[in-house]
Amino acid sequence: MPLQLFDTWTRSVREFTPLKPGEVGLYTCGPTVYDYQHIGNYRTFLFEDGLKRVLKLNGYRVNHVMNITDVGHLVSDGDDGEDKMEKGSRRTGKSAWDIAALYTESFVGDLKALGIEFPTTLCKATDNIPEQIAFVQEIEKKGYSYRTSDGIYFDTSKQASYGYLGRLDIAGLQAGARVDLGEKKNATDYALWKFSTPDEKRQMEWDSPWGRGFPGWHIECSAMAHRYLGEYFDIHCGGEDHITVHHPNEISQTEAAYGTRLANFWMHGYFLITNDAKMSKSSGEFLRVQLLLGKGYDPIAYRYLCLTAHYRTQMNFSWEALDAAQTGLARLRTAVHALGEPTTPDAAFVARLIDILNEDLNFPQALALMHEALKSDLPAPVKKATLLKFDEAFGLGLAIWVPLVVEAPAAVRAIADARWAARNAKDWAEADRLRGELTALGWAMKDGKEGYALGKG
RNA sequence: GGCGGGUUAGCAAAGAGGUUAUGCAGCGGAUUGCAAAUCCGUUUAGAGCGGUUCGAUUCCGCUACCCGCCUCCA
Repeated sequence: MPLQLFDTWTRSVREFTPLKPGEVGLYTCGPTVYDYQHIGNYRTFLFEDGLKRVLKLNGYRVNHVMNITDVGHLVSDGDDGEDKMEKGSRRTGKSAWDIAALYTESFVGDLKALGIEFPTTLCKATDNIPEQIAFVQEIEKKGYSYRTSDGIYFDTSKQASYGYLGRLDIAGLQAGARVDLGEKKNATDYALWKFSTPDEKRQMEWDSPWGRGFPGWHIECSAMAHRYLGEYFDIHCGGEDHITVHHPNEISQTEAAYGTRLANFWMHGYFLITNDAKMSKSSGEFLRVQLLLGKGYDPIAYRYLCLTAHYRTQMNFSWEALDAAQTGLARLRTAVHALGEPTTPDAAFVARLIDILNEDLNFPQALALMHEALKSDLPAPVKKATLLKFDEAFGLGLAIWVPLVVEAPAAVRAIADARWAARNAKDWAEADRLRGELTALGWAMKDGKEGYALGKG
């Protein structure tokens, strides 16, 4: 079955055909690096990674561009309020530039920990200021912008199709607007360029044809997508929250400047929910990858958990669910490792896998198929090769996983030896007592036929 | 208030108008001195009411509850 993907633009699953044969241009909205990312953010990045892997399984080369938003993302409603980077700077006492570097590094580390493949191009908004200025100039030339006292704005009333992606009810929005319009002409108008205020010295600001200032949030994506992928490319991804504002604005900018809707497919990952509320940095628990590590979880277990839910449904996070994922992953790893050397994958299973994944990335069902393959009576070398082939889509790192061997300290080994001797002498009371000692020290002793094995926990 | 999505067993979560989802947990068994690990087997479902149908958890309608977006957001 050919690859079918859900396109938010048409609100339907439709067949994917690349614009250029054999190659896919993919743009995914990256993080705003004013703080750490939480695991909800990573659910979207994991979805995008899964998409990439399925595209590759279908034989496409993927040219993947992801941005790092390190300027221009404002904290508050409308186009007022502080730049998140500047706010982060005040919070931590570090410069905006240092903060961007710090959280970018943390982000890259998390990607690695979660087994997320690196984008072909990871680009920063601050490295593309001239491109953004040029893009705004193009919009200005086409007559879609206007100037207020605090910046250059996009006039959305000049585009009949504005907001189509989000199926926005413009009249309703105007009527029920909660935001004070200020000098904006329409509630949906948004900033292309913001002026620095004379009374406040910004750390991040640039000269432009309109005066000193910084780019609006939406223009960076349009400008960088244009620079690296051209005027019209295959797939643009982001979180479900972008359906109504950020992505319609990206589209409106590109439509004004170049007459395209930027991408052929628009795909969105859905939120991770905790305690019946969405996860956010401003409220509730702030679950970082580091926190999972600190609690003894393997980040790949979180990846596994995300695979059990379809990307287009919201997923409930709980520690119980993560426990289940961690256990399931551990058993899968052990079982696959025990299969020995791989030969050639089973063609029928692989074909079924691709059929399932090609139906809008049905990873939960693909995971069920993996368990079916694991329980099948395929010869071990074929089974191993099949499961490793499956893992090209799952990204659980099964090919490189090996059991963790922990060398026990001499004192622990001494107790274990004593217990082994007592056991062989059928002195069960002493053997059980010594096992209790080992347990207290955090070691588990497993009896085998030839000897024992020691493990942590 | 406007728009959109959801409600599946203890937890998480899929497909399918009639035939086992799956994982984890639980239970029973094998194995073990007893365990652990492993293996085999297995119990719990589809918010409520009504409709269509030979047959609905699956399609349609209503009700209830939950969530998201409309405001920074993955």
